[in-house]
Amino acid sequence: MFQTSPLSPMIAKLARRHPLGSTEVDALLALPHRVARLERGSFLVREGDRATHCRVLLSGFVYRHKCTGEGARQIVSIHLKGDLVDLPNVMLDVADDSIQALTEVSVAIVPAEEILALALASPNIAKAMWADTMVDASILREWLINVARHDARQRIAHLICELALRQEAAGVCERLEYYWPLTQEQLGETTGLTSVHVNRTLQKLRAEGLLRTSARQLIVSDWEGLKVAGDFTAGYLHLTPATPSLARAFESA
Amino acid sequence: MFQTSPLSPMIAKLARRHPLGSTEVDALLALPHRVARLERGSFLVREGDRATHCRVLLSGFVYRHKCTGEGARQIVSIHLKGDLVDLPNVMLDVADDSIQALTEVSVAIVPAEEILALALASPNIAKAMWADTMVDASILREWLINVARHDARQRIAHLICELALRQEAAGVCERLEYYWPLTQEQLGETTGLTSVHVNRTLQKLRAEGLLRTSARQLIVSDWEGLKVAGDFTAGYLHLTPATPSLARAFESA
DNA sequence: CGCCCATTTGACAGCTTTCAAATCGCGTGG
DNA sequence: CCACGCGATTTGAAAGCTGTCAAATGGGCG
Repeated sequence: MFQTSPLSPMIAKLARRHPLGSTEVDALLALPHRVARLERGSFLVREGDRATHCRVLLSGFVYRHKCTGEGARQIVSIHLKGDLVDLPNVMLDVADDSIQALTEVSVAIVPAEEILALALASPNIAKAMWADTMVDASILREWLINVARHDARQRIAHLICELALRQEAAGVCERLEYYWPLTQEQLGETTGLTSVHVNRTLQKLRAEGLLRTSARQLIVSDWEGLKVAGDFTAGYLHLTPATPSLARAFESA
Repeated sequence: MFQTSPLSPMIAKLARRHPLGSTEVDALLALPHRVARLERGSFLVREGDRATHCRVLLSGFVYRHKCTGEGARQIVSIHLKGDLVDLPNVMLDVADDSIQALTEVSVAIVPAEEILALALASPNIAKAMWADTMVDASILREWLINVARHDARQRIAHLICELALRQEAAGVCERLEYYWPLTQEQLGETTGLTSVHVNRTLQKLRAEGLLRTSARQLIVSDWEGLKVAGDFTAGYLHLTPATPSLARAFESA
């Protein structure tokens, strides 16, 4: 039953942040929601929208972005399976930035009041969700450093390492061979570079034998080398082994 | 009584995020804490520390920072009066980055369990604190854009506008003339620039008549001009008029 | 087969960094 | 009251990474 709800990826993710009891898992499973499918490029949220709903990402990728006054676009986060995409908006009532589908996605849409009431009523759920938003903040700080202090090669290698581990943790794929959701243009919008420069830098990384790309698939040929190239250390992701706490969730369920 | 506790700045700040009732204000006032004074440069937290305490900033400035593998330092946030400086660390058990005093500061030190228990037990306090951490995340996203998409002049002007409004909101000073806590070196570490380039850029801003500096004091000569120069829009700060919700807090107290 | 979007390439300009070295400001001690 | 010392600010010249602007090439889908 836990396995079959569309919300299970979210519950699994939360349980990894803080152990949840059976009543809490049941309460999460009981959240009213409807599932929707959106095609690549669709807006889930536009900057300034009031947060009336919270979307749980069930499959695919979405990204948050914001534009400067001159129209330059910056991607500020990438979300994958299980993420409570607009929880931050719910906490602030309005959206600071737009959220758009990077690939075809399916989402569960939950009314904001429902998720907010549940989050505030149960200390364990609050802790799990809150911690989850704090991990997102930690990732954001790392992105800031990446953009501010790394050169193009480091920035790109760093992001590739991060997405490898996050996709692995979300149970979407293997670490060394995974679906790469970004065009080179979008990779530039994420790392603060031009698509032209992204292209040249990717060529270098390929020439160095660190990775290969085919279609939207990315293959890491040399994980250790890529980590070094990206000055990457995984601590900021606060990854927790999937099994133990999940087991706990099942135990108590 | 509300006014006289060292924790009042924090309570005022939280009440601006979400209305608090008298029992909640009392619970916050009852938090066990001791006040400490730290001199400029002291470490409040070091990367990797376990979060056993949460510090409430009572006066002065602190900043979070992290270093790359090559030793380049990046400041990822600046905190001022009333901020629950290491709430994010408490939520994740360990600190991702170091926190250091930018000026002489005084802080109230609260045991982590105490503040966590209170935050999770009271829905209104949870909402207020959670929203507050989400505003910090919003600021972080704006900093990312600032560093990734703005040139040196825009980055610096943007930060100056932000600190003006945040200090005004914290009730520390006037918007157009305020204490500037950063050296040019640190301003560079915040905006992803070299101190040399920061210096040259500040000279340009001064020559344009947008601002003046004397000692650690910053005077904005042309607020509108500075906003334009910094491509600055205040929305992301989620500032709320101080009076209404504070009044509410007093009413119910 | 053709269209459209994404990737690739080239040459050149420009913002920022680098590396010193000089100057300034200010608190301290004589 | 003035000299000293140290950190912060300022200045110069040269190198480098990244951006800009087109234009060509490639690949997938109808």
